[in-house]
Amino acid sequence: MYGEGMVTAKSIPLSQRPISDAAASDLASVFAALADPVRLRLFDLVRRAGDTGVCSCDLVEPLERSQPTISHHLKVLREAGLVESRREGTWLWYSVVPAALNTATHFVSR
Amino acid sequence: MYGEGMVTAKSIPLSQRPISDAAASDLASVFAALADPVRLRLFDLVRRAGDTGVCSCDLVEPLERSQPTISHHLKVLREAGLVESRREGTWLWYSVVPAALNTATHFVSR
DNA sequence: CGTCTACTTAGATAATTGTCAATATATCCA
DNA sequence: TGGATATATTGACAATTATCTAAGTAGACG
Repeated sequence: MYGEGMVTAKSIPLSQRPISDAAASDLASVFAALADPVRLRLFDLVRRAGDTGVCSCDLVEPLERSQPTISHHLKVLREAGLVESRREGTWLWYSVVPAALNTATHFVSR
Repeated sequence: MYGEGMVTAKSIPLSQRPISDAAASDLASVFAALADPVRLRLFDLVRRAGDTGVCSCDLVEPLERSQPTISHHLKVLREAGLVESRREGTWLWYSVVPAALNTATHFVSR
């Protein structure tokens, strides 16, 4: 049973404090944005396009999803702070937000 | 409309091939394992415990979830290849699988 | 103003997921 | 063998999500 005063293995010294709940939620939302195969490939394509960015009209065909589905995934990536868009006439050009993956990189690299 | 033969911005040169569907699914499953705040903190605690590892009995209280919930999340982390466990009597000690985050690290670090 | 094109929003649906209480399994020890 | 403790599984439920079609908005241009 897991009650008060139970004996446990007490295996963690915790000289350093563990990650906070808030920090964990922030980081988890970044990972969640990358946790879908379509969205991961989407982000990969946008990143490959560099500073110029890529028109979202060129992202529909390679990912074999409907245009609204791509639009939805781009919105998720945008709201996660991973990509940004600028308008060029009727087109939207997407590019990676620099340093968007900084905390994620820091976490996975110890 | 998005039909055949449409004119697009053709913004990606694709001298390098984009990530494959299979690779994206593999990577996405790793990110999915880290996409939950509780699981992220869980992984963080396990990793802090180093080679010795941590008894799962010590993971229930700090995460404020029921024992079955922690058990479930540990299973997800295990099946994602991020952690492993060894039995010590009635206890299970969890530790991080070395190099489990290698591909994820490579992806987020460009 | 209309019309074309690029994109977004709405609504629906099937599938997945995080959580818990209850129950089951496993290991140790007297 | 039987009781105590640690962990896993089951079953249920609410919430989220990935996807589509259909319809809406917005900019360019004649």
